Amino acid sequence: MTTLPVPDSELLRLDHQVCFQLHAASRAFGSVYRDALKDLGLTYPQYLAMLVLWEHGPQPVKAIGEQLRLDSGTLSPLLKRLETAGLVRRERSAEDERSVTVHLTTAGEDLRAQALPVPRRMLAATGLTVEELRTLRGLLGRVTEALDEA
Amino acid sequence: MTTLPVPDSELLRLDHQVCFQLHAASRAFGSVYRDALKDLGLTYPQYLAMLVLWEHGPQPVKAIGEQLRLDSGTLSPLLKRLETAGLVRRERSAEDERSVTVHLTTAGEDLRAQALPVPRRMLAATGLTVEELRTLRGLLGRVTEALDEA
DNA sequence: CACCATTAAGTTGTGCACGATCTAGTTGCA
DNA sequence: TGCAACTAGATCGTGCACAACTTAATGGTG
Repeated sequence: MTTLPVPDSELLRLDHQVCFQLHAASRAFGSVYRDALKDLGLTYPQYLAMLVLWEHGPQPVKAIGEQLRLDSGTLSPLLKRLETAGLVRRERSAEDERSVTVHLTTAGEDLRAQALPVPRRMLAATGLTVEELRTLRGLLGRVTEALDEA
Repeated sequence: MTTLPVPDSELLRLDHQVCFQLHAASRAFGSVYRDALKDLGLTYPQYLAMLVLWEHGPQPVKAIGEQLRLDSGTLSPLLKRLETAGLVRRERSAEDERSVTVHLTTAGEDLRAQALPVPRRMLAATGLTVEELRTLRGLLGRVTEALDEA
């Protein structure tokens, strides 16, 4: 396997483009999600939190944060808004008084039905094949892992 | 070419993972950039704006916004902070009084030297080969384009 | 020429992300 | 047992992103 020499200038530009493309793609997703979730009254990060609860049931703030890679500084106000919206209930854990367990309310559980068509809509909006999505997911996972080292 | 049937459940999960991985990767990049740009006193979006100015010289807010896909609601305060930091100067255009041209100050131009090593450092932090970066960039570009349609 | 639609930039309000700090509860161990 | 280290969550401050709106300048058309 031969490695063609890649000039510095191209490396540097390529780097900018990748970081920037990532930034841009993330915001583009946000924009389409905003539209898809408008009727549900959820933002994209709120939707992510609901997904975690729909999939894995009641759990402490800490566990949600680990799955979404978010800290309490972001999650506390977000969950508070979900609670105000009547989708979620927060309870101090009996075993460990430091911990707060987040439960879905009936309204929160019911919202799942409305959310079901969203993923397919988003999938279609990307315009990628399943194979390409797999590749993309793999590369993104590796990048995130590598960046988390630093 | 045969197409293996892909169950709905996998499609939906795959979709979540891609959107979420994108979100996570974007934040991971932000975190590493935060560290790399700390000494320059720039945030990542401010760095992007400076890159545009370093590369293409003085230009109106509108032009910067088109390159970064940002509107005046985001750029106005950002540029104001760059101006407060003494890196940038804003001048009403003489030909069109609606337009504001953004110039680099001497300090802003001088900062470029300090910023030069940043891209290589970021490139290394991704842990990807040049070939993979090209693939990633291509997929992200297509996704963004497709999402912008919707 | 006058008027109105358009455009550039700025402003405001909401929400996310994150570092830093605080409080209260828990655990370890000397 | 008592105290220090740690942990979960909340709070605060800063900055980004974006929708909605405002202001001022421009340009086209009747």
